[in-house]
Amino acid sequence: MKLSTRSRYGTRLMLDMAQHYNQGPIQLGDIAKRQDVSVKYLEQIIIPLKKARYIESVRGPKGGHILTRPPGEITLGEIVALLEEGTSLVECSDHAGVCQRADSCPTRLIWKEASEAMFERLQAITLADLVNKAQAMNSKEFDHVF
Amino acid sequence: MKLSTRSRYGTRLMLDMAQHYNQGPIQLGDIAKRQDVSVKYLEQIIIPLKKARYIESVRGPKGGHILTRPPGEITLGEIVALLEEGTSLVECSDHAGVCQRADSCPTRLIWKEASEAMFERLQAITLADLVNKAQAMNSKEFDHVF
DNA sequence: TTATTCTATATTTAAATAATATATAATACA
DNA sequence: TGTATTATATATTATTTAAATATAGAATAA
Repeated sequence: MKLSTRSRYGTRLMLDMAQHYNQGPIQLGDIAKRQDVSVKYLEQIIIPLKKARYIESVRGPKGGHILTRPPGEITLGEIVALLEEGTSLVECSDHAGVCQRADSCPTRLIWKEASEAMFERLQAITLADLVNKAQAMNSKEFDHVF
Repeated sequence: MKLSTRSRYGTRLMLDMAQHYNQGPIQLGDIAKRQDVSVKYLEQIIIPLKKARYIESVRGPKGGHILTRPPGEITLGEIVALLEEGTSLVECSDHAGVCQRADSCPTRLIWKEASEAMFERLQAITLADLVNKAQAMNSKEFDHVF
């Protein structure tokens, strides 16, 4: 029931881009440095985000990636659902066919409820919220040091 | 972010035992047949449930397993937390040490919130609720056929 | 004493994750 | 026009975890 690194890194990728929104194309090399993840891995993770049109890209020198929507209009629920390829905790939530018991199985309903509870919470948080949170955490750290 | 079969089967094991509560020791062989899971696998899955004292067992012929508490006093949240070895979606929720960024990482807080939302929901459901739900689903099916 | 059931540990298999490597395509800029 | 730079596409490898089975042993009812 752990989140994949794909989701974790992908979310940080999106957060990083939100933190540099409206600063032109952001390069994976820079994100990789800031987030301490290999460029190669980010190249893979960004694919679904591009396919889903969260990101558009420019090749060549000075190229990079750009968010197609403002951070306030992208929720973590969307991002995680995309990177985890759905919101279900079990196969049978989406595809009853995989299990003969599906029709009479009460646990199936529970797993669905549980994941709904989780994603409702994630839907309520935007990238802009995260950017603000990150700022708050950093200034707090700053205060603490001096 | 999928639930392990360990959790799924373990939950069904507990549900099965709840459905036969107060009927003496229940044998894994019978549960295995009803739930269509190998005895060998159930033997493994039941270990943490015994360790956590949800179940007590009797060896030998006519032996089996017994719930130590009534189904109405056991929540799905407890069971899943036990079988998944915790409630966190990411390592760093519990052990900040695994990541240097932990102190300044806003996503870390989000993953914690998300899993809390999920487990709050699961805490609200008892095995007794599931037993009732199963009965309702079966009688509904029955109605449908005739 | 024997069949039955649980217990303990080890092993195997399979699948999914995580990460890297190689080759190609587009483009800014000199 | 050429070159360095960055994205794209595909393939491959490595690692880990999950899932399942196998073997041997201990307790106990009959």
